[in-house]
Amino acid sequence: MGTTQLESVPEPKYWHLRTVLTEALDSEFAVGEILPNERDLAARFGVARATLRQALEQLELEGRLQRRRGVGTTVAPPRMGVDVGTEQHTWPGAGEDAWQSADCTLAEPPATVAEALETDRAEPVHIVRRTRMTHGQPVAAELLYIPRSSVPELSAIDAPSGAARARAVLRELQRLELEGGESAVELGSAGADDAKALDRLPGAPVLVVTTRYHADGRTAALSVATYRADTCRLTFGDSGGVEIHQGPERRAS
Amino acid sequence: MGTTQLESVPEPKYWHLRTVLTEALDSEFAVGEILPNERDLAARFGVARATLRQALEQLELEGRLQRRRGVGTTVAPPRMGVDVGTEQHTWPGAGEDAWQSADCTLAEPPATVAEALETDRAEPVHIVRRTRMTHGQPVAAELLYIPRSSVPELSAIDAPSGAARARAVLRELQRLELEGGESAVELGSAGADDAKALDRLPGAPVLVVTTRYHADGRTAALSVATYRADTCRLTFGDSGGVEIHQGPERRAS
DNA sequence: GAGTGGTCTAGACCACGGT
DNA sequence: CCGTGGTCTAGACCACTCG
Repeated sequence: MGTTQLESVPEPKYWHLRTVLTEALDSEFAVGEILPNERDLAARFGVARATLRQALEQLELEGRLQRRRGVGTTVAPPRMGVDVGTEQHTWPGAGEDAWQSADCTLAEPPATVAEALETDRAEPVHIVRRTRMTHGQPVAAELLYIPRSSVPELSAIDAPSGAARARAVLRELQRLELEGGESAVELGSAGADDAKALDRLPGAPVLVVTTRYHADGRTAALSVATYRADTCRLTFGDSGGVEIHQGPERRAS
Repeated sequence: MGTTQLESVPEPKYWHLRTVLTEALDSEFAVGEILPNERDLAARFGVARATLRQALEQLELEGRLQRRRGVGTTVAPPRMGVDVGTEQHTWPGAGEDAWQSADCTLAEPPATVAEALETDRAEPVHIVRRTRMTHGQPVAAELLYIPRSSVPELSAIDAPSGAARARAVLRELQRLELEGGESAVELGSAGADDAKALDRLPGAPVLVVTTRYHADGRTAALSVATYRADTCRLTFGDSGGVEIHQGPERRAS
């Protein structure tokens, strides 16, 4: 097919830039390498910085670039596959993939959560906040909503709140032998709290995974986990996921 | 409003705007209602249009708004749950949720696809292009890669290409009684082709679902489906999905 | 043709990371 | 301190939809 001719319907500059940069990334840059700064790049391509930034935003959204204020723009490694489909991933693991419990409070859930939990909306629930680490990097921030009826054995005196309390609640929950239930994935943007936990700026794109856990036919807990969309590929099913959608393109001569 | 005070750590204007607009959407607007145009809104909030647009982009990413050139900005309905986890969704259904086969070609797959299919990369495969419609709207554009060895019975003369050929290939494939395999979800941006099929502009955010199908222990097909991230919530597991993550209620106009 | 959102420019200043 | 990316401005023009 034809290339390099004038277009009856010219594509936007930032889109063309994205294409050019994508090819450059595939062929001329190594993972971790830092790109020239935005002002130089813009000058080199003969566009305003805002236009250049529009192209960079695209590439960051696609997980090809990583930008950090005060540092620079670097070539991102391929997204890591993060298991989300099985129950094994739910509990504190070890080594390269684990949850770190951060906090636990007892409060009224948002209306939408109460509805999914099938509880009175005024009834307080345990809310566990934890972070999922993979290869030393935070990949997800989760809020676990647990009705008090799900963990009746919990001794209230153990720890009033904080990480110790969170671990106590999770220990009780784990005894229920939850069945992983339905889950859903949608695009969202990180709120201030999540952004801090994920080491991103507010508004950063995230994949929100909501999962309902069952035990004894009841809804025992609800998880709302926000995964970094730039660095994560969520995998469901047995394997570590299908290796698609990244890396060098075909060269059309 | 508008008479708030200085902040020790001032949040960006566009982020504050996003918050204000979110609350306004929750309380003062009904689904489908059109907002004032961007120039008016910017003036009303005392910011430049670019800043206002940054806030609108956030809200569109979150599925709260829908913007169409030449028309205006409207309040988006809650995202629709789209089943992606079971095999049932794979075949042409009927009524409100169905695939429309569009085309079929025989060509060399991209290197990454060939790898996942465990075929020689120079070996041509069937490539079926189809679109998933839900409630009359396009929600996904899919490329199905099928090695010729998976559908040996296909009579090459039936239809050389086009929609008829696509249906013939799918019919053969369906006879294999595929087992749904592993799948992965990641954020991407729509290419020119996908954008047209999804009725969006190039670069629109999409959720890319790659699924590997098995039959007789072999990889029989690979699907790369791009779902509109603004309108879709992908659901896995039995139910129609968990109803979370969308704000309060409506109001009559 | 009027009105909408989409693209683009050429500046400015700010917040942060490293020195 | 300097250099980086992040935010913001006030314009301009373009592409699209619709009456």
